[in-house]
Amino acid sequence: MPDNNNSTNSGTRPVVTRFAPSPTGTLHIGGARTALFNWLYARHTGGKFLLRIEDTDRERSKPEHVTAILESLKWLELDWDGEPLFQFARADRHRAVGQELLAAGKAYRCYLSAEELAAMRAKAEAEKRPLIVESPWRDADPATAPAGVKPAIRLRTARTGETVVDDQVQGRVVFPNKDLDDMIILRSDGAPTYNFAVVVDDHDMGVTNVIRGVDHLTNTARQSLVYQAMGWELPHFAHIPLVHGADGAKLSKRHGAQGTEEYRAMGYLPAALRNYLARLGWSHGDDEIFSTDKAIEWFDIVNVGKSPARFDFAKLGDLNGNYIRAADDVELLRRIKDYLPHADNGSKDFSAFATAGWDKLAAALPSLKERAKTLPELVEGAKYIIATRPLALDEKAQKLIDADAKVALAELVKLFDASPEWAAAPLEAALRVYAEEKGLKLGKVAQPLRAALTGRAVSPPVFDVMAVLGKAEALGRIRDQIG
RNA sequence: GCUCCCUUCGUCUAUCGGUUAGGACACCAGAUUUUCAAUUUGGUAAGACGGGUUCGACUCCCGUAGGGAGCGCCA
Repeated sequence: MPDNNNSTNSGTRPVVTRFAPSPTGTLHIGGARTALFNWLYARHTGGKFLLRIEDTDRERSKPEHVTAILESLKWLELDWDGEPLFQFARADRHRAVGQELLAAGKAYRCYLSAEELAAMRAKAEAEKRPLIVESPWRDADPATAPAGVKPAIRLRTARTGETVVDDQVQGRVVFPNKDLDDMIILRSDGAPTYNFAVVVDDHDMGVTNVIRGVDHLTNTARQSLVYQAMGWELPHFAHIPLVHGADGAKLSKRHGAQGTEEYRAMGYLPAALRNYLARLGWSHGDDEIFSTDKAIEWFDIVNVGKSPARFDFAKLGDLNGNYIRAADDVELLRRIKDYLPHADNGSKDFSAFATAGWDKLAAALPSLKERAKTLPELVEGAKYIIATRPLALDEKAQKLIDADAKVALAELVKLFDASPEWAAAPLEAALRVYAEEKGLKLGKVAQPLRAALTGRAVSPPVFDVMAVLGKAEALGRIRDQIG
């Protein structure tokens, strides 16, 4: 039986998970899900969720990416424990462990040149087989080492037998040792390699549960060998399936949004995105919409599946709509203000709403949020607030205001003006009376009114619109159309 | 090419040998309605294929097909 029941960490150590992004780009949405799973598991078990920045690639690692990744995690409200650890800063420790392995005879100096390796790689490729480096230096006399050549340090691992990865998601995965060559742990310039640094760091950080994408599964086999060589206790491994695009291929640029910050700019709520991401590869019965507290309560590795999931914007949109509708108005307004600066042309809208008065937008929210799946849709629906007189009517709105409509609007202005109270209910009552007297269907009068008030044929309920706009502005807009 | 992994409605998933195979999104139709939504009622829709094992297989095993991941002195 695969070690699948061990999800709550049988040992006495409290759970420590970590998310270890490489700052060579922003936070990938798949990475966000990995972070979420680690976070959920840590919070579920009452353990710790640590952050490690894997910046050992000095060429591609950029401080602005570190900032962006942290910013995205904060936006997603995935709080980590303690300070983020920067891997590059620990190079001395990595070298020390490498030297320890060397001294113990568990690693050796390999003088294979880049050219020799390239030749081996080319040969392997030509023969259509994977590259397995059999270093001649594994058992060579150190005295024969070429002078002036800086060696790389390779781990001396068994050539026979097998290495088993007991994975909480993937089950028991067996790798024949003959397929695992002696991995380099320290480069010729002394810099640690990824697979080595990760193990040293995970061990030193006390990580008990490594939850990462399946693309790391073969790395885990190699990393296990480092744990073995050092005599360190292995963490529990859980390799979660990857997130694919709508076409089933790995999420890439052609699928559109990859970066978490793009989802922010598209107007998704962090809580909705978290809910959506949680359901990709993990489930709790038939539960679809649940609070983060519930996710924490329910989350467990045993309920993570093995097959990859396709990203579905329609479902994310539906979920987001649910969160918008359920959102508290004050909170929602805060979200809109937070979102606007991240959107295209958002700054312009931001100042326009500020000029019109945020209270107007706040007042419009109840009628607006019923009809928006995303923040930009909501903002679009609120555009009538920041429209300036005389309104520019779109084509459909223009058609609605014909000769008959103008007559009706003129009469309505008088009625509305006479309304004892400027609120949705009395205004609606006034219009209903008018329509009945004239024998007109409600839509016949309401639509031209909508066109005059918002410049469009589609909007929130007209009486809500009038209430939000206020008497002077609303009547002014109607008068503008009477001509 | 080699190694490993995956395969239930279009999509995300439930099922852990015995169900009319359930839910959600999407889609279609009806109701509601001042527009659009929302809401609500109902509907279409799935165990890749072929062999076993078993009284019984979506569930277990093998094979085939399709898909994915990995194969660096990158992470």
